[in-house]
Amino acid sequence: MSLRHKSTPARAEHAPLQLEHFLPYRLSILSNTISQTIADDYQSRHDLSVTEWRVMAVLARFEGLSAREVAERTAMDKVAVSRALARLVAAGRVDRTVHDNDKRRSVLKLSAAGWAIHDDVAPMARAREREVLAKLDAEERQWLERILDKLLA
Amino acid sequence: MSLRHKSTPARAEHAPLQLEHFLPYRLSILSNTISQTIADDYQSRHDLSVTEWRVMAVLARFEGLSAREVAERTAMDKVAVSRALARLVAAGRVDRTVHDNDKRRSVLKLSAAGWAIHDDVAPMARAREREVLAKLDAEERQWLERILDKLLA
DNA sequence: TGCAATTGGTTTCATTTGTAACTATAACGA
DNA sequence: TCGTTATAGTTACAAATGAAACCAATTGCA
Repeated sequence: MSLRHKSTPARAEHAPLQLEHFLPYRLSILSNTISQTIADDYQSRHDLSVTEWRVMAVLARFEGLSAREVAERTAMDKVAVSRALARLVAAGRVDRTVHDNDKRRSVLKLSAAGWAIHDDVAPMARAREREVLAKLDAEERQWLERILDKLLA
Repeated sequence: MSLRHKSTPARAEHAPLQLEHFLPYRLSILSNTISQTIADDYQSRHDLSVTEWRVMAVLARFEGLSAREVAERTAMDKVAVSRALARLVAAGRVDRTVHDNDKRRSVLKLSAAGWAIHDDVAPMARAREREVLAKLDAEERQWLERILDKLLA
């Protein structure tokens, strides 16, 4: 039997995972790194959380959504959306009215202040995305698109 | 000027992000979905959090690491590692001793109980990874590896 | 109608997480 | 050798998150 040293690579009989080659782990690191880099840009400038920004981003694209529809499109749960909206409305960044034909539903739109923030943050976010993609050549970028399409389908 | 309807796709002058084509967003969805699927497997069976599992996984590969080294290898911060270790040690899944030459450092190893859990969870995690990769053909898998290598470099 | 079931959304409470401060040991330099 | 600085790890407190209970409006249907 061999001597055991500090941080011995563990024994074959246990078949430990190699995190550095394990897809879920690598994706998690990559995703967190990128999201955090973008968040760093706007959190200090606008006192905006990631969930709030996501809500604003979908309201920028689809005006008049209800909270539930925002939740669908952001893949966030409705409690998180409700809380983000409470802060956004309180900060005057989102206007909330009641739906004409269904008083349970809210009708959500960015306010002028909300649009101003959006128009500041969206280009920064896009620039960060470009920075990431700049590490790849055109062929790799195409494959990445295709692969993500398949994995997310 | 055109009529405005419910959830109008917002105006060109604001150039809103299209989340469904925005890389950081798509990566986040993919990563969370995969990690959660794996976590569902072991959380109920072993009452194990994601952070605890990550700590166990690196200790399976590198026996005798210190808490700081675990933090490095898991890309978690030291507080998260400290808390995960507190639970793992309390549950008898990790053995913690003090380093001979530096009394600040801990020396961490999976216990027999820890190895038993590892040997149950690791194959499940690998199986889930295979399920994900099964959505891709061999060529796509090679590109994905290459792309992740570049983006994580 | 009228009443049960559903839906949109909020609140409450427990747990998790992040940040900063803290303790203890070790390393470094005058 | 003493005092300063750095490092390993934990603790304390605040903020974020998740699950379940909850309220109000709507729908479905006997």
